[in-house]
Amino acid sequence: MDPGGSGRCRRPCVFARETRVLQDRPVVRRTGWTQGGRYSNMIKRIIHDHVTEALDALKLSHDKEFTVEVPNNPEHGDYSSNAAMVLAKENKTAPKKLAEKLLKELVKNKYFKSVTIAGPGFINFEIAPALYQKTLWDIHKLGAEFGDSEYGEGEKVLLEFVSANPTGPLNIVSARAAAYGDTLYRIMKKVGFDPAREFYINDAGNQVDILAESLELRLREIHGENIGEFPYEAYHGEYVTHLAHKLNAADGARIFMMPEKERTERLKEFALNELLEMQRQSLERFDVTFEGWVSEKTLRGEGVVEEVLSYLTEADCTYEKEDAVWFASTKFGDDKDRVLMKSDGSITYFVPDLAYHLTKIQRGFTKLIDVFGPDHHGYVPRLKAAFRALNYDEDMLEIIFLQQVNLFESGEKVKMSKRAGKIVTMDDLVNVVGKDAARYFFIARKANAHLNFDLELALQQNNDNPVYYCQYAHARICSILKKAKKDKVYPRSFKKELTQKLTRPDELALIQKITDLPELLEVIAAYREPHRLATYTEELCGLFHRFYNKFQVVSAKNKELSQARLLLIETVKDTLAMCLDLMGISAPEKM
RNA sequence: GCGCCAGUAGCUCAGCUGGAUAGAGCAGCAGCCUUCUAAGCUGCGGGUCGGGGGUUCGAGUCCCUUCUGGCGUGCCA
Repeated sequence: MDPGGSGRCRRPCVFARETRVLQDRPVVRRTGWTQGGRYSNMIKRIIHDHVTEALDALKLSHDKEFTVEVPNNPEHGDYSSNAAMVLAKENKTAPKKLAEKLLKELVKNKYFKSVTIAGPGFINFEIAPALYQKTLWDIHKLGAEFGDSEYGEGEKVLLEFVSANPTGPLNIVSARAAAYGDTLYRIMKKVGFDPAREFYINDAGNQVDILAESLELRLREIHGENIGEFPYEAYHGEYVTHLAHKLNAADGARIFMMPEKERTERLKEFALNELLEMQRQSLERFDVTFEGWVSEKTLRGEGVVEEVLSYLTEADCTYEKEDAVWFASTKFGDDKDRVLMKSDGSITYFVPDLAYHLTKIQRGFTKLIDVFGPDHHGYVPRLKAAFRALNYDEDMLEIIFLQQVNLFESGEKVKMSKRAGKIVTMDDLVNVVGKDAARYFFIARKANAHLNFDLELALQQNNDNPVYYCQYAHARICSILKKAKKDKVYPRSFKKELTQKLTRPDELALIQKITDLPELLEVIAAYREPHRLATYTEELCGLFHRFYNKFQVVSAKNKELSQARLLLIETVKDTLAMCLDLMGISAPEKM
């Protein structure tokens, strides 16, 4: 093969060749704001709007942006704004003086129980129940659209995750990747990105050859042949023997009469189809599906490998050494140069994978997110280097590393080896703890933290899993609603005036918590941190369980209050169901 | 050696991207079911945020350094 040859243009170009300008794009766009420059948090938005109105009424300028935040210290009110401090300069007024002017306007508002000035010019707001009540009603009206946003501006994002070798059952790290990637996908979609999930099938490398050899040995074993000691390099897992039996049932001894090349192809094809189907089913049981499954083998057949090689050569960053073709990736920030074509003329994993990434760009994706296992971080610099060499914006490529999962049994770390067939599979895990608990367990931890998983704990004390805490809250609410309907307390439709009955701190705290969700979802999408949804869900449930223990909802004596609380808990239930759904976890009506 | 990630309560982990008094769940102790699900709630105990410097009005969060653990550093994928 001649990567620098002139054959490049004989076939149609797979990739666009226009030069891309490297651009400085912010890694994270501003969160918490919708496109119109308004807060996605409804209460913050109202406060922000009122401050703006006050500024206008006082004919004060407000070119610079000011914020509304929830102060950490509750003594500083429910919400706090830095408007006076930010706008002091452009109005040529001292911050405190400006704050005092604003204060006079703001105290007129029925939504604020108190407005005070603190510190260097913070304006602190204590919120009147009326604002919480109005907000609850607005959320109720939004229904399933609550939390929807245009934050992502329809950006096409490709999420690649799992992408395991199709040489065996999926392991625990794949399960973690599946839970992480799928949840991130769901949340990004909710906040206005245009994401797609993709699984890259490494069905063309060395590992597949070894798989075929392993299968052939097991097949010969079935036919009574003495195969001697099973090679160390081969796949030792029991599933290979199962596959051999299945293949034997289909082909019998016929396969041994095929020419060697044909037989190898048959073995490969059979094993890959079976194992890929097995992986697909494991993922489906985990409620994870993919918009795309891209085969390395297919990709190679499309000529993209040669094309990528020629581009790199054209960019003058390849050379030959020791009969191999190298990529001078050190020119672009890598530690060492990388082999593209081995001395035996075959291609390294890197080339088709790079080609695959370029097809993503070709298909119109502007953000390529790869979720990798911990053992791949050395691989990133060469991918980034290739992007730079080919003049693509390397910031389009974003790699997220999931740290490893350590399994513990009886306090001892379980050592796993795919080669040796010692492996706890994704299916094992789902069988033991169930889909919901497993997904929750993986989602609830941030990506780049190691994860210790005690199998016995999961097996014996699975009620300790916080997922039940959340699902239980949902089931409890369903139970109350059922009782309300049975007692004929549940109204045909809720009336807005009912919300005025909600004045207790526990009730208002629930409303406030619900209003946090839309902004949180944007933050999660922006920072790729789905674990924060798990934390949020637990907090929401905690508030509900406390409320539940304190107050009776259904009461024939006070029907209006009952109905107001029914509206509240139904909104909690819908919010909860939404959170659980975003995590791919079921929301049971009873437990 | 170099690079990446992590180190927060006995254990597993959060900590809103620099804010005021560091949180939750398990585990331990003490309470709460004739009322909508006790897989729940309430209270108590538990911490030199690995160590040391620095930046800042302010650091678990940022910078430097050091220790410990994991991973990477193949013409494997």
